[in-house]
Amino acid sequence: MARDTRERIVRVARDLVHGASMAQVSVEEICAAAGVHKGSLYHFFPSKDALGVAVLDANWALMRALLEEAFGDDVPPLVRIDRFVDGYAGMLALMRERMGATPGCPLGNLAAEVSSRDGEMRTRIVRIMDAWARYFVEAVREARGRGDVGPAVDADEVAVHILAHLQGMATMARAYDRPELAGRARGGVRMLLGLPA
Amino acid sequence: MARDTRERIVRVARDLVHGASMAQVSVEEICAAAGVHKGSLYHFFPSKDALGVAVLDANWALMRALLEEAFGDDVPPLVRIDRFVDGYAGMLALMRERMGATPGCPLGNLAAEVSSRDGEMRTRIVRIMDAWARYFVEAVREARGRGDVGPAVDADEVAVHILAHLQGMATMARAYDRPELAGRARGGVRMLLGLPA
DNA sequence: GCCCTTGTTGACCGTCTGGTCAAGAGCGGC
DNA sequence: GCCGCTCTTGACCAGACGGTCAACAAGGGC
Repeated sequence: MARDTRERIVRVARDLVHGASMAQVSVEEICAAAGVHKGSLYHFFPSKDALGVAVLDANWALMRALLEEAFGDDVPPLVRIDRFVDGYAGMLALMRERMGATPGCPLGNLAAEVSSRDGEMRTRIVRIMDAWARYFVEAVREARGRGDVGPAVDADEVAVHILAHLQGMATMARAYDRPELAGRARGGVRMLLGLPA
Repeated sequence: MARDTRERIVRVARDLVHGASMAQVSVEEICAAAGVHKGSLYHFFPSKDALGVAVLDANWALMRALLEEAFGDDVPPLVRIDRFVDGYAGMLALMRERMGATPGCPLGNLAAEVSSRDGEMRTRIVRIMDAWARYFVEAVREARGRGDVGPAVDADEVAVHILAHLQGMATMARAYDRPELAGRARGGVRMLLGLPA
């Protein structure tokens, strides 16, 4: 029951936080949902912030799983990007059904909420964003090498734009409570790559 | 001293909230910064949420001022959009100097924070986003009429993409604490319009 | 069978929070 | 000079919150 408890806490916390925010979800709420007492949570985590870091890591693990799934096979680079956008939008739609509201980007939400306070969280988020962008950088570079995108495309620059675009669309999806908005990011990403919609 | 107090409270609250979030800023903090006692604040606002609505409106007023300034004159539509992006990025940079940290989009932040809870705030945010997008829709339509952008450009669709892009870049700027990222949105917006960077 | 480590319990605490309220200023109209 | 309205004061409250703690399982190693 040891590691199982810890993982259950993080998983439950991740879901609750993704549906709302770190501040809106209380420690007791998380404990109740995980079927655990508060002291038990504090046995594994020294503070709520530390749990927040674990939640962030869990979100990154989830995102990385989506990325690996989309970028794994040997399909053309632009198809990989499209597949990821679809997976990303699919995740939002799934969460919407599970929780009754469109949640927004799990990483972007935390970034927006927490990056005003300093601390470990912020530097960690920056590193995560960098790692996330790297997937796009490599795909775009490869696409340029194949002539799928114009030779003037700056992979590093475009990667940041794609990332921002995804997060922005997720924020809009959350505000409008319309998860399909995230799916429309596909067209935006193509435009950012200099391709016709 | 009547209306002056109310306005001072809202202005101070807007600044503090823009620098952090609604949840992170306490009512007492706002009162102290405004030089006002709590009872006085609650004389004007029935609840913190109501103050939050006023803050949202103040943010929209600020954004609308930026929009009017950029979209006012008789310059070509694409120049108007560029000017707005510059003004938007300039605002972030200015706030960064005033508060020591890059704040993110004042509207997008609130949207991300509050839209999980329902209530008046959410519907109001949606209306604001719509009104904001309308500026872009009209400019893009005009640009298409003049042949500045391709005839296949869907103004409504592109407007949403532009909006999302701005918010996403602002979120990234906040996370990285690098306000100049918002300025780079200019290139992204051009790409979204199907133009060379 | 004992011990020691890891995990669990549930009562407890201080603090901060949003919010209230009765009493009092200040001030314009009459 | 009095009234009545708007605004201000500052003490106050109940509840929620993050966090603590001493005591108590559980179970594997020796």
